[in-house]
Amino acid sequence: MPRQKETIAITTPHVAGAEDIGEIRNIVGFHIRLAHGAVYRHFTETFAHLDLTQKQVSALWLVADHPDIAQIGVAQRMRMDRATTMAIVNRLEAKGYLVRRKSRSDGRKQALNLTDPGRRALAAAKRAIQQHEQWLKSRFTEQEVARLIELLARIHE
Amino acid sequence: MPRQKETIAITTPHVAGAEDIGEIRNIVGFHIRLAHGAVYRHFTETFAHLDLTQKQVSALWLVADHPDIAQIGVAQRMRMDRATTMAIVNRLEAKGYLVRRKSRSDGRKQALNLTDPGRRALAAAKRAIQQHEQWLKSRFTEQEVARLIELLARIHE
DNA sequence: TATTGTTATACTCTATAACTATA
DNA sequence: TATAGTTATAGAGTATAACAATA
Repeated sequence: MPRQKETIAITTPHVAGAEDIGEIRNIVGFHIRLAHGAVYRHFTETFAHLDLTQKQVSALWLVADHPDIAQIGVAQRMRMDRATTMAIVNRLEAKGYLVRRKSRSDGRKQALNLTDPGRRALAAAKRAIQQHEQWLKSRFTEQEVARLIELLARIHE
Repeated sequence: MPRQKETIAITTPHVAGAEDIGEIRNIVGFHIRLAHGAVYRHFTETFAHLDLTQKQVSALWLVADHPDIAQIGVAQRMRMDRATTMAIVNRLEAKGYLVRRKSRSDGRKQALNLTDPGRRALAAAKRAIQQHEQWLKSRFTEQEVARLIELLARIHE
């Protein structure tokens, strides 16, 4: 795990091993990981016939909703860094689903836009997502769905 | 202005619902991915001083709670396949945190157990998780935490 | 035959660092 | 100086396929 940068002092105010934080089932993060994994797997199955990943669909969708968006704009909305965004946009460009061109207003930026194949791919993806969301939402009432989204948004916003 | 985000008419599999599924912000899966990403990043920061990932900590914890557990047992509890589990157990074994030995009851299985360094690493990890969970829970009441866990569990169970 | 572990392989995501061009 | 894009590099997770040993 190549990371760095953390300034939290690890001087624990209590004796090491003196307490137990309980079972792993009570850890919120554990459930988020499991839920994400379940969603990821079902998404992958639903999208087996299409050649798109979750991230690629999200990026495609964002470009469709925001013509001429820059990569940095996609990155911010998807909470990714520039390099990760680059890799995803590269794959979408290689598939012929979007095009880059220099922004006229800011020479540093690339304006992203969908191609016609990209629009068709997104339309197909949205139909698959509809199925996928139905599988996901089938275990909740509408109120519960709204509640879940609201709670999750508090984590990532 | 080349396009709008709503005018894509496609042959939909059903009759009445031939409409756009709306904005990406209304997709539950999108919020789960974003929330998971935020949790993942904070976890990674909190664990920068330790040499452990989310998955590695979960596996370590499960082995601690279930001595002599087989890899397939870890796989099932973490919803992973055998090959993925193998990779994670390999990394933990390489760190010297757990040992494999043949199961006496079933020769096909490997019995997994923590080493003393593994137990110390898990104790340190649990302290870090306590910090991490506090960051995560800080935006919720206790009731909301319980509600969130209950909703998430319905997805992965 | 089925299960468990194992190895090999490949792709995606994530992140950091360093570089270029532009603001 | 700061921002946006780019390239290179690396580690981790995910998945499939094939194989050996065991049940």
